[in-house]
Amino acid sequence: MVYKTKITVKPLSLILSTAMSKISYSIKKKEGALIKDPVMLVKSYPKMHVTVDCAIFGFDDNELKVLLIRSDLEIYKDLWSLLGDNIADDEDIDAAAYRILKDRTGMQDVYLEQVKVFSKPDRHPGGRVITIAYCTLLNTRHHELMIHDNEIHWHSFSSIDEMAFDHKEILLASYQWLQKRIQEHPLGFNLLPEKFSLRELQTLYEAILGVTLDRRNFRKKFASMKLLIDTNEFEGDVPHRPGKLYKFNFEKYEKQKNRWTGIDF
Amino acid sequence: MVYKTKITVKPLSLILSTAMSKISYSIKKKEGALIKDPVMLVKSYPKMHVTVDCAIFGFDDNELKVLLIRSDLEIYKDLWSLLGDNIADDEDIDAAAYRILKDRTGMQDVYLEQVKVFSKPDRHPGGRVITIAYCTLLNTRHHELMIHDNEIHWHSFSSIDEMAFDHKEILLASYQWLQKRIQEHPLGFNLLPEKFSLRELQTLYEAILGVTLDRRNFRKKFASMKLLIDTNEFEGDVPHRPGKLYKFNFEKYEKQKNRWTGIDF
DNA sequence: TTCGTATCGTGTAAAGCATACACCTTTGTA
DNA sequence: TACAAAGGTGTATGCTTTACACGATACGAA
Repeated sequence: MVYKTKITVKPLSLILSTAMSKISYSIKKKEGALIKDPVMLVKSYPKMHVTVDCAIFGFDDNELKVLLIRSDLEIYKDLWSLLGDNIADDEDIDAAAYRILKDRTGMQDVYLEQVKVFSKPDRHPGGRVITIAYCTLLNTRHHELMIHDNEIHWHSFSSIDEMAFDHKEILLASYQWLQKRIQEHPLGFNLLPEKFSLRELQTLYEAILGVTLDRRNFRKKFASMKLLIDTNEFEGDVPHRPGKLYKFNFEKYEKQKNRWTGIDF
Repeated sequence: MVYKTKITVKPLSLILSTAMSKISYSIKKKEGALIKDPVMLVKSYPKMHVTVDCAIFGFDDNELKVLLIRSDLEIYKDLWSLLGDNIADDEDIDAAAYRILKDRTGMQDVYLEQVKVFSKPDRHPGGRVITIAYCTLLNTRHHELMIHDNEIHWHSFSSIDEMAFDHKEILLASYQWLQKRIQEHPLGFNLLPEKFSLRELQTLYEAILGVTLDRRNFRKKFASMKLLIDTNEFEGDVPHRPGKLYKFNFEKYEKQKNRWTGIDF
């Protein structure tokens, strides 16, 4: 079938730059003079609050899921939010995202990538806070949720309605990012158990891309990639003929990913 | 020829999350209690310096160019850096990027998109500063450089060696981002004059993608898109047979970009 | 004026890839 | 034992991509 991700690109838009004068380099006095003390320079810069928010996707029960917690702000009472936190003074932002994941799910070796910065001045009711959105994919079975005081839960992605802050917008951007990335790289395997049937794999792609795919062509495509290892084991617990279980050949993919050109459904 | 962008994806890597305890929400006292004052909560968060850096690409003389200024820090004497600035307290970050562009090049209606956040704690010698990288594309002929006290210059991309801060890394990330985006969307037209020959267009794609393309197939591909308007004018000032000049049909593209599936070289 | 050089402009055949499509097999359950 | 549910497989068709060459046009130099 004809299908490709449709990514909306920012138009060549007339975003009005707020009328304001230059605010930086005020420490610099003379034309052409070099600044000797970078620390003084940086101290003259304004500071702002920065957080990380993670859209944590899982796949279970043939559905795309997202891990959310209840907001602990009274004005967002009964609304859900992404998992987020501040960034420590000497912490790389990727490291902050990994830390959040580890604290909340116990998982360490996880797919994680930056999506986008969200910076509307009024996005947080407590003042100006910019946030860096991350997308992560994990197998819902392979971790233990760390239940803190906020209820942490897997939510069916399609059932999510209103959210706290601008987190609905962040979640949608992360989902579009995921739709695109899963066709560029074989990320889906991060959402599945180590051994999976081809039906599970296809259901995953169908759920994320929102399409239905022809079973024979889907199998042909993955067969031609030669990145699946046949385990010679079979599914159990299914009320029908069990399918074969496969593993993804991560090592082989790592070796040849320079030549990788994407999966095109 | 067989060619597709090769994007390096972040490996499922073992980035060690810095061992540290949770730092936020320290204002929250009781289990399950809701926070009434978001302003107090946000005030308890740490703050950091945030800047924007723009990788401004142009195309001239059959070459990809980048707009750079001399660093005004003594420790980076004689090194070049991207155009950047702080973000004002109530300024959206996209708006800050547009402002920088307008201040330095006088251009307002320009292609601009976020690339990535760079956040290594030691990336700035003056202290912890995170920066949000933007990529912009503009026609080198259509703007007036605002010469401030730093020399601002177009540099041939391929000739750039060392740069101030981590700007080389940012520039490379922006270039890879550009290589990928130019195959997903017809961005190249932002780098060309309004009217251009097919050879100029092909040279642009070849320069950005770093490949050579078959001329007949290239023309066939663009002809089949039906997004070029034949102006019935011809190049002048060329020491050979002049080619026809075309315009890009932006309106038609806007209408059908939902169905756009990319250009594949 | 002529020749050399650089680019313009064009078409086709072959290979490869994506698509559409159906039947028998295997397992579990009633 | 028969039914329900999914497993597993191949082929023909059309579309897309690729590889490839030659005459025409304009300019500049001799």
